[in-house]
Amino acid sequence: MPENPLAPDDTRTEPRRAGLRERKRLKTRDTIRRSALELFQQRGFESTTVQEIAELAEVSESTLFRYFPTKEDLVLDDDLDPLLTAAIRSQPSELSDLDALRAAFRSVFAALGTEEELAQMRERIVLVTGVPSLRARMLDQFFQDAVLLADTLAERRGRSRSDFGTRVLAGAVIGGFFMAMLDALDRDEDLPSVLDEALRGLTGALSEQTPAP
Amino acid sequence: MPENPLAPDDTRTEPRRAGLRERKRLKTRDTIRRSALELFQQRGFESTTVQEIAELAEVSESTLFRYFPTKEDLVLDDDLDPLLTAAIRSQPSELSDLDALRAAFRSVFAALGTEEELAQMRERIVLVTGVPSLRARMLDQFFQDAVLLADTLAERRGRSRSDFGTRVLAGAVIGGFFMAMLDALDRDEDLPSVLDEALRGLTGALSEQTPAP
Amino acid sequence: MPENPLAPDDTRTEPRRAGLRERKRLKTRDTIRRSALELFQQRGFESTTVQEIAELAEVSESTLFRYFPTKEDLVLDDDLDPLLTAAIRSQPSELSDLDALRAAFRSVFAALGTEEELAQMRERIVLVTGVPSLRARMLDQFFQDAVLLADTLAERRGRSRSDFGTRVLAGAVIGGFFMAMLDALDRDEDLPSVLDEALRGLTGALSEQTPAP
Amino acid sequence: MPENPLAPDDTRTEPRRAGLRERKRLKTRDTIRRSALELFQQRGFESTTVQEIAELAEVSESTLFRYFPTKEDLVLDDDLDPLLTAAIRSQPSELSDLDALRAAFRSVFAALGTEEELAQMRERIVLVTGVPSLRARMLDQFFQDAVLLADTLAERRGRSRSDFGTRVLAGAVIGGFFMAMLDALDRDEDLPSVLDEALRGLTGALSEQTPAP
DNA sequence: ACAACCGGGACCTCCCGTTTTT
DNA sequence: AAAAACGGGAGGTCCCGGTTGT
Repeated sequence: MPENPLAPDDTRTEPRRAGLRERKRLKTRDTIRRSALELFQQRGFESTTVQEIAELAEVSESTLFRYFPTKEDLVLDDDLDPLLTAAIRSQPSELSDLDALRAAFRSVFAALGTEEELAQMRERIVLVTGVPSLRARMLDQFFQDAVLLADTLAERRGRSRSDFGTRVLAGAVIGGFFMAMLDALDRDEDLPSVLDEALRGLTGALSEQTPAP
Repeated sequence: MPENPLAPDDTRTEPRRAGLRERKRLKTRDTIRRSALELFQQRGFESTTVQEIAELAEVSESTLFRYFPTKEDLVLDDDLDPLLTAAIRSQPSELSDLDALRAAFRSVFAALGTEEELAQMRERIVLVTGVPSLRARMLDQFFQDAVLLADTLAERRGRSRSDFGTRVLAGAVIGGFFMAMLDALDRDEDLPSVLDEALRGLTGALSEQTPAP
Repeated sequence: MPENPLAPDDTRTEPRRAGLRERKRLKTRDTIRRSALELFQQRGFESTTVQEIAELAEVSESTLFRYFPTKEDLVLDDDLDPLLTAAIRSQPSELSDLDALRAAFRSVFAALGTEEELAQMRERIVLVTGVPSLRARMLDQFFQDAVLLADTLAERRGRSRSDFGTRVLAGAVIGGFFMAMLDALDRDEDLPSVLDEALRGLTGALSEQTPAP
Repeated sequence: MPENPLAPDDTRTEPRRAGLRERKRLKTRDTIRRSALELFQQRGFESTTVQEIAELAEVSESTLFRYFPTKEDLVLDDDLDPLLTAAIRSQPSELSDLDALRAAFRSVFAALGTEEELAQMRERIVLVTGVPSLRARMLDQFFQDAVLLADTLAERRGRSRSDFGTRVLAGAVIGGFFMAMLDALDRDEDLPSVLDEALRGLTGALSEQTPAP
């Protein structure tokens, strides 16, 4: 199966020396998403129509749907996966899985950098946790990612790809992570640090559970 | 807005000794949900219309609408919640949260008893985990339940209702649980024991992560 | 409007000794059509997109569009037409229309020759008759051809080009032919002989209908 | 499977003493189809939008689609099948298949009666023969009907249901019929008589083909 | 009261012609 | 000149709330 360079979400893959075409695509994609989030924030998810989004972004509805096949994807399609797996892989192998994950998350968040990116992400989380259909789809996406996460973790330690324990762990981390997110939005704290606290909290809670045999 | 005696989540409350009217209501409700799940399984969530569900269940759309105000509600099924919280509460307080959860799950499954109930549950799980959109909804439901779970756990130990660490733990358990379920359905083992193995696996995986301080 | 040298029905004309360019064109054209039919078979005509076809055939949409200006054109395949008309023309003029047709069909099938060509044709027929929307298009094509057939028949006998009776006859033959094909594909017989039987069957059935004057 | 009295094309079945509801439905259906045909005639099939049809008929687009699931159905959904099979069955059994068919067609056309119905039918035929997608679908429908026709014919004579010869004959009649229709629209003659001529022509052409052995 | 029916509007898909980039 | 991206616009599906008929 040859790579199809036209697939719209192909941007996940590595950067590829940006031709003009490619740069334009990325820009369009970004403009659309930005417009969407802006309107969602103002009017809410359900009460915003894709038409309005297209208008604000100054593209046709067709184009919008080419980039984001469903309205939900406007919120859900992030490009974090490759960053995260890369970050995991680059952790020193002495770290336990849990610690490696925590370090990886931290480095990814640090790399996100700009205020604006962080704000956007926060906005997205607010949306996702608030809108049932989004929440549902995001969870599903999370758990698909969990398999990826688990595989990356296992590979890092030279374990089998489908290692049961590792998968369960990955699921647990994602699950704890998600609960933390829900909880954290009420308090008005800095998002990355809340998430980091979540993972630390998880580690703590668990070590309490399991006295050495 | 006057009280609506037909409000669908009305069944959450305790059993109330069933009058004939009540039993009929429950039966209709069950028929509808069963029909919905059947169709969802065959065609997927989005591609099933409420009309088709109404037809299969042999009620009018209006009636269906009265029982389940939105299509989403058709997949929600929290009959297990009260049993589980009760089971948690009745665990001896020496047990750690994780162990208490595990014990609680075990007792609930044991109580489910009849072969037929187990088979039906297994059926539903297969169904739900197999269909992406259903899976997503169910996950969502799980995590809503997680808050309840966490509160029950916290309360049991005299901790604050919204205890952060406990919520994270509950989320993690649910998350690990779910991953294990996904993984386990392929193998053809007895459901309760698989789920128990999931929790034990979680405990094990985690203790390995956290070298004694 | 300038002549377009790539016009797709350009292949209707006689073979023209194939230059390399020409052969490549024909091959591309064939690949595209083959891909289209394959997808139509799997998903139906309407539910297959030209994009998917282009992908499977590994050409761009533009290229596809240049070979087949509309999606409909992808199902048309009149390679047989010139052969058939020639065969009709070469029948001795003593033969009745029906017998001439039958003889012509027979000779065309004989000329098709190779096992492989026959198998391929059978394959395509099975395919096309099995999928309703494809079947419909092919039928339509058949009847467009019927006019050509009728004209050739009429011409052979020195009758007027648009002779009513001959057209009706041609239509009837195609119709009977087609029904027989449908019926016959279930049984697993040799295609040419089944088709011949179809025509003979038609003759037989009809002669029974019409008591001698 | 219980009859569903709501199915929109249920009107094929027997009249049922018309409640107000039922009468309204039929009237709406008719208004819609009439509007559609009117616009198709003026502007052509492809260049008329369903929206315009809905507007002219003074119903919402939703309603239109409830009655006619696709645009094509606005032209194709006729209610002739039951009439025709009934007419065939009521022919005296001495008649040959071909003659019985001819008589049946004649009686059905006669029953259609009103000028307006005939004009409408003529309009529909013009459309169907002119628009490729319609032509294709109608042909397919025809040949599906051919099986029905053949069975009715066979049954009338006490022959086996799936009699090969009869099927071929039915296909041939439909085919000849269709060609005649195509041909007849150019000349400006009375439709029923042209069609009758078609069948007579077919009979004639065939008897010429098949000298008594 | 209860089912059938209708309207409005959103989402989404697809085709095909045009423009832009390589 | 080939490929990619875009725009326009129609078709079609569905949900949900309000109205009408039985």
